[in-house]
Amino acid sequence: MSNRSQRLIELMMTVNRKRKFTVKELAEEFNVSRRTILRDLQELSGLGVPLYSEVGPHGGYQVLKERILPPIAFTEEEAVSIFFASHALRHFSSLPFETEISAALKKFYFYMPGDVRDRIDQMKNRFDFISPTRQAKSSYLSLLLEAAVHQKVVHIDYESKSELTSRKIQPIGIYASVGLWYCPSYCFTRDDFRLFRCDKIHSAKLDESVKPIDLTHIHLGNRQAIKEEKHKKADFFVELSREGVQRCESDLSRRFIVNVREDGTGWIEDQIKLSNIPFFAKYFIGLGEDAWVERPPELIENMKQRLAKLLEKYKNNFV
Amino acid sequence: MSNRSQRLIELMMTVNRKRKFTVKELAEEFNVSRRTILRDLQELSGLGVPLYSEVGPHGGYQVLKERILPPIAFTEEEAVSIFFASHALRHFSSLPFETEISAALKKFYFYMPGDVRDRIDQMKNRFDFISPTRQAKSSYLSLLLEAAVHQKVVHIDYESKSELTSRKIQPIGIYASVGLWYCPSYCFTRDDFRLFRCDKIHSAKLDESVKPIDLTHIHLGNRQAIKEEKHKKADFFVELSREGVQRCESDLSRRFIVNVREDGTGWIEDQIKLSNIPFFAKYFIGLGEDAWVERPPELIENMKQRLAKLLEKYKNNFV
DNA sequence: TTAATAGTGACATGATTTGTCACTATTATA
DNA sequence: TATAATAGTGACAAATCATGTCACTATTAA
Repeated sequence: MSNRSQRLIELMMTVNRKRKFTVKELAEEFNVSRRTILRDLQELSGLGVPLYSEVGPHGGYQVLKERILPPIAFTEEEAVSIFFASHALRHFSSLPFETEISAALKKFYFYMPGDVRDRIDQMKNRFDFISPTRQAKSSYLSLLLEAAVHQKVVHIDYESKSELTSRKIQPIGIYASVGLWYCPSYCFTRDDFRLFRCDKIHSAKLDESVKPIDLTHIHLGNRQAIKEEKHKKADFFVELSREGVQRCESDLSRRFIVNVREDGTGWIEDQIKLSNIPFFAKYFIGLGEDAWVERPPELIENMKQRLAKLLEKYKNNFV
Repeated sequence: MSNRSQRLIELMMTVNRKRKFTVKELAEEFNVSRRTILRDLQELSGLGVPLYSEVGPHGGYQVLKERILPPIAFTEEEAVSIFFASHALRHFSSLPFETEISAALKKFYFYMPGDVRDRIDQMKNRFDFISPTRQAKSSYLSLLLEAAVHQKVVHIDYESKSELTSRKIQPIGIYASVGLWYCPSYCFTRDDFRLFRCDKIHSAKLDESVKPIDLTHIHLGNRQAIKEEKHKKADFFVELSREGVQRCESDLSRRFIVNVREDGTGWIEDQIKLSNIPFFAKYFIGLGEDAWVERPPELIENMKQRLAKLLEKYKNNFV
């Protein structure tokens, strides 16, 4: 390959990687003159790379969104395979990426010689993924996926048991199973993980007002384990004032034995499911200073978060 | 784009299309000298196009299998989409094309800038197609698909109701549904269309000895319609000798009324399902000259085919 | 033997790419 | 307001690359 084509391809990869750069910088990196880089960038621009430049100090070039990759040569078999894999997905209704995939497939098709096109047309009718008849339109898949990837909170209207509720959720991911799309998420309304059916989501938009929680380490691959984790039990100990003992005896006597001392104070020592932490956190916060949770640390952490959140809210309201 | 790169790409498409060509031919087509084309072909070869040449009259160039397409530039979004669509299919066990897809995805990944790779790595765990747990290894998918596309007969060992039978089938196509692969085919053992589960196929190889039937117009999209077609009824009329009447009265009295004339000969006039044609064809062939089928034409056609086949077989055995 | 084919090397010519230089224009900031 | 950092242009010479021509060699089918 000629010196120039080679350089253009490398240049393309470099600008895609840097996103922001100056002509001088590239000239040094590629050991050519500024003039040459300028000419090359003009060429790339002509090839469709979305370049934008600003003069002045701190100016320079930028690649806008919609970058394009350097041209890639696929073998016939690779192209056919990709074509098929993607084509076979067409029955999965409302796939995200739908338009991009179809644009890409058109490119492949365009560069294929006639006989390969024929082969593909033949195979189209002989290879398929049948998805179940139970199939509902799921909008917002892209939005949910985007929110999952970038850790954002989404405000949705959700139809459950035929009533419409409004919730704020932070998606973990989306997946398709027997014809339906699901979105496991953290639900801020229930303060816990919940599984949503995407076709029951009647509206969705990003909600910047709620602060997202850190779900970077939770994804489709490990959320089951984490869920099971939550059914694990943890050692639980709470110290109670006299008032606390009375409240707990009336509210929690069906769950725990409340131990009482001679002076009327007391304690509870038992195990709780991790999944019940949100409930206990709210409850013991409600008891205020009449309860002092000593373990498990997960419960203490949860309470601290709630308290901080509450505090923040009051600050904003009363200042 | 320079004159040369342009020509190289067009040359690539041209050789892929022609498969076989001479240098002189291309030189004329592209209006350049033989020498230039020779140089260009060397370049293409260097780029990975699998060229092969032979000298002498009737010699020339050929492109071997594993052709490569001219390089295609995808946008970032297209690449990511394709990547995902294909990636999400990984749970569909024993997909045909598996190796090719993974090779292609590696190419995409290679040309992606780092931040897009990160994005993909993030999304990998947040987007999926879950396939049902019921999932069995299906080998031979590629072979069956190949047979379907090229109208070939396959000899399989098939496990049905826990017994192993040996069959010759001509696949119509393959499809995946709730975790299993199916292969609707024409079965030469049953002389009818049957649906096979690919995971129950214990061995499969192309069988050149059986002459394939013409299934070019039957594919996944219309085979149901054709099957329903077969449940349609057709007017049926058979003329019977005295011997024929007796045989039919003992064999078919539960299905039809056998009309008898004074001289002992008779006839049956009724309707039959098209799907029963193979059965009746065999039966009336067994009656030899004691039966004369007058309609439906589908039955007559089927009998003619069987007779021709039988005849052919005897010819080969006794000559 | 002949004609058709691929392939090579050398060289002149023409085309393209590159570098240099001298400019203009814009803008942030000291 | 001056200065420095940036993009961008035009002209031209020098360097590199692409092409055609020609004279070859080598192989093979008919």
